[in-house]
Formats: sequence, C-alpha cells, structure tokens
Amino acid sequence: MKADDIMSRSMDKIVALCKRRGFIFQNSEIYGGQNGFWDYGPLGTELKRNVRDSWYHDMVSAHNELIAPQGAPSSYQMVGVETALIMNPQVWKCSGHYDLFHDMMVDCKATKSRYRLDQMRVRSVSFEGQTVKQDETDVELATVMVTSTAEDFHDDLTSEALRAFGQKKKYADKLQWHGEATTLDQIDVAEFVNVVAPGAQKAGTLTAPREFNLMMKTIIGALGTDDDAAFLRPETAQGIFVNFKNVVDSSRVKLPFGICQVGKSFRNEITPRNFTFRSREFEQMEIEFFCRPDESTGWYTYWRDRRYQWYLGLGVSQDRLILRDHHAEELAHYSVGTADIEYAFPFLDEGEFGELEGIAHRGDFDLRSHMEGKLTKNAAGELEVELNEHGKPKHRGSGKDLTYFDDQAKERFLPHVIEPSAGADRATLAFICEAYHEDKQPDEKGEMQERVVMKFHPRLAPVKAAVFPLIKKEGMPEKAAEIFGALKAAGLSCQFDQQGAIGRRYRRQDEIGTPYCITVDGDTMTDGTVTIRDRDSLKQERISIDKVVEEVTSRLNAS
RNA sequence: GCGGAUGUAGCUCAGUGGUAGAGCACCACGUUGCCAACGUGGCUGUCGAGGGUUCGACUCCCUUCAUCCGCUCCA
Repeated sequence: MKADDIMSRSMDKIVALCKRRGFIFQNSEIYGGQNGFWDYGPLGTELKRNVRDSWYHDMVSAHNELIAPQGAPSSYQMVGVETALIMNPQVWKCSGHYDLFHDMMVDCKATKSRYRLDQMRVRSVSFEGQTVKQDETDVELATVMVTSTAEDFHDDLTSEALRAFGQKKKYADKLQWHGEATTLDQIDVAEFVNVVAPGAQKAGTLTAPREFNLMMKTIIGALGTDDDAAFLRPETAQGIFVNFKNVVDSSRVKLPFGICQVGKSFRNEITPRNFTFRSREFEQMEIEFFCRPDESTGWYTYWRDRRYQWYLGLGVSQDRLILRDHHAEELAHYSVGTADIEYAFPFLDEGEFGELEGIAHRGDFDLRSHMEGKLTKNAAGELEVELNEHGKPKHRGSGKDLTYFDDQAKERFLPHVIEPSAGADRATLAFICEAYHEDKQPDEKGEMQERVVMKFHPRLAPVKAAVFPLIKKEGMPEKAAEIFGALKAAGLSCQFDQQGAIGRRYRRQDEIGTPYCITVDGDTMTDGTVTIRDRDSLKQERISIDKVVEEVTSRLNAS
C-alpha cells in the first residue's frame, strides 16, 4: 500500500463516513449521547448482519459434519443456542466473574492514580525518629505504611520508604521494618491515614476503597430490592456451558462438537474509547468446542488457524491482521493456551494491534466450575474448589453431573473446551476500516477527482447492487424499475437511483461499498442489454437484461 | 477516574457582547447524457445541555454531557 493511502485511512474520516452514510450513530445523540453505547444505522445494520450471518453460515449452517475440514483432527458437529441475557447469579459466582468483576479500588488524591486493593503491597516502617507529614492535618508521623504495586515489591517498598522519609539510597539498612508486607485489603480503612501511596509526598492520600462493578447490575421484579439483584451477562459463553447437558441430552451430538451463540454482552468498561472498539454493550460470536482431553491440543491449533483464515477470506489484509500466541505469564489461570487475532486499527499507533477474537484452550475449567463450584489455583498450580473461611466452597457449584459418556471408548470424563470468542462489533469495525479507500479517478473532463470507496467484500457489502436509468425519460426509469424488482425478488439488497448525474450516482454507491451498478441506457431500449459496472475496477460490461440477476448472483458467489 | 483540546446547518468549518454565515450535500424545474456537470430557485440551526452575569450571551463565568488526545484501566 502506498504511504499516502495509509495516511488517508484516518479514523476521523471513517467515523465521519459512518455517520454521513448511516453506518453507525452515537447512541441517544439528540440528548447528548451515552458514553460507551452506539447505534447502527440502516447500512450499518445490513453490514453487521452480514458479518453475523457469514460467521454463523461458515461455522454452523454450512458445516458438513460428515467430513473433516482441512486441518481438522476429525469430522465434528456444530449446533447453535440462544440463551438469555440474564442468568441465575450463581452462574457468575462459579464462573469467577463475580469475584473478579467486583474489584475494590482506591484512588490517590495526590497522584491521581487508582489501584486495586488486593494488588497493593503495604508494610509498616520507621526511620530513626524521622517523620512524614499526614495529608490535610500535617500531623508528623514517625511510623508510616509504605506501598508498592511493583512485581518486585520488596525492593520497591524500600525505595518508597526512603523516598517517604527523604533519605538517600545508602541508608536503606537504617530502615526499621515492623511486621511483614501484606496487601492493602488486609488493612483497616481507619489505618489508611498512615499509608503513603506510591509517589505521594504525604501519608493518608488514599480514598476509602470503592467497589467497581464491572458487571452491569439490574433488579428483577417490580418491587425488587438489592437482594433481587441480577447481572447482565458479561459474556455469552456461560449460557452455553450451563446448557451443555441439555444439548447433549436433546440433540444426539457426539464428541467432538461445538455449541455456538451470537448475542449481546455488557461490561462496565472503565474507559470506553476508540469508536465502537471498546463499548459497554457489545455483541459476541462465540463457539465452545468440546472434545476429548487428549485431542484438545490438535483442536486448539485447528480453531486458531481456521478463525484466522476466516478474516482473511473476508478481505482483511494479512499485513494488518496478526495471530498472536499469548506468553505463558499472560494466560488466564485456567488456560492451557490462548491466541488472539488482532487487527491494526487506524486509531492505534504503528505496530500496535487491537483484539478481534481470542481463541482459548480452557481445559475442563468451565464445566468443572459449574459442577463443583468456583475454582482457584492451589500452591501446586492445580485447580481446586476455592474455600471460604469456614472451609466450605466459597461459591457452591450446581452439583449436577456434567461429564460426558463416550460409548465408543466406554468411559466417562469431562470434555475439554476450545473457545474461539469473537467480537461482532469489533469485526464489523475492522471490516469498515479495511474497506475504506481513497483514490483518484478522472471525471468527464479527464481531471482527476478524489473518490472515497468502501471496498467491502461482496458478501459483507450492505447493498449488493444499484440500478440506474441513465436519464429520467424515454422509458428508461420503467425499464430500470423492472430490473430492480427482479433483483429484489431474488432477495438481494439493492438500491434504485435516478437522482442527479450518472457519475454522481456511481460515487454515491462507491462510498457505501456497493459492488455492482447496473445502468439502463439508450441501447437498452433497442437491443435489451444493460451495463454492469464493477466498483473496484470501474470496468463496464454489456449484458442482456434477462441475465442481470444471474450475473449479479454469480459474481457475488464467485467472490 | 485525572489532565489537555473540542462541541455552530445533514457534512466540513468561518464568525462577533447587539436579528446566524460559507462551501459541499439535499429538494424542485430546465439543460446535458456513462464516472462528484451547469443555470435558476428552495429547505436546513433551541450555536451540545442547564444555570449565572448583562438592557442584551453563540460570544463572558459556573455546572454538566459527549467526542478526541495523553495517563490509568483493559478481567
């Protein structure tokens, strides 16, 4: 790609086009908007539905369970479910979302930083009678608690202590430590006045801990109180896991098989930003693929590569799409392996990528959690049920047997799960960014004019074809209307336009990414042919009127 | 959540303490007839929202909402 083309691919222009042409609007715009929420306009709705439909078609409807696709360890089945947005709150307790999504945070009034309570190390210290001032009161404190969020917190606590007392590095051994380092969530809030936050000059600059609800809360029942609180799902996956037994019992599926779901999820993102990329309401397209544990690695590799190819097949350039394997330390505690499919969005810096989809090997974590209760990793690195202070499960599982009986091998086990989890809005945004092009085309006088063209893959294009009468008389509009009707009858999304000069009409279609334009002209009236014009090459061919639907359909299918 | 910038017509943007502007787009008529034509005419705004100062506020002040950038966060 040429350098100037990259420069022109700016997010501002893309956002402006999305609004101008009705792809994406700011939610509740007439009231000033709502941060983190977006609406799709007429063309955006078509586009996103095409994304969703392509995914479901390629993953589920068109999947042939009798043959193994290239690269797959064997043949497999794929089925869909559609589960509710709201589930029994115990689902989120066992899945781990409840604990994880209820972070207690403190803010530092001095440094304007925010910290997670359980990640902040703290240790009591004094230095030969020297004092640190307390914020607001200016009381002199001889003993304070210093803090660190660093990985190597022992050294960091030392340098924080020296900084707090205004001492040089060489006096590190004169620090008098009291007790061992602990985390801030173990400290009584009343003691916070003695805590020196990282980088702060005085003690007591931390606010009281506040809960950050990353899951959206709602109330069930007209007289609902907080006891009736429920959560909007933060992911669609759990709807699949809790229905695993239902699907196995009702649909005659045999391992290996996948259960798929497309639907909305909700998260209270701290900082929604970058257009629709990080929204608080978003749509996921998820597969939970269940297989034998000993075959799971092969399936993980298969799905990772298959999903990467899916984006390439829909026109995303390999230059801007990467498949990135997570490092071991990045992996979630339950994951054996995870890879991200990431796209070089225009709002990111050169060399940076944003996640479109994650493919995770989740082992038996999810099914086991819903059987036994919330799991955590023990000292030996093995998963076990997390216990509360009474030695009972912190969050009790369903107690239902979610194992699978393999009647070929005559054995019962918990299947392992491969989870390709894609964002429908992120994919749609990536396809929009990828489609945006500016080029120069000659006008009727031969002068080069700038053209904005959305080069959507024909499967994704919101409008497949447009039909124009060259002029608004001599029977051309009527002829064009017939062709338009035939295309509509064939189920194709198309537009009819007789407004303005022909060149302008072509440009209008270019800007919304319509792959084909059909024009009725003077010759049509004598020989029954029309021109079909290609969006990308601008080439026109004459075809017979009765072949129009066939030609458009075959071009769409060939792409 | 913090700091900075921004918010005026569908879009891109001028503008001044004293009745709101341009270009493009859109609509109508005429002309032209295959890549953003031309002429004539027309439509469009609570100047992001709320409050204050003022005889008078789009303009000055305060609050708030949203967007963008940087920090933070990103399970």
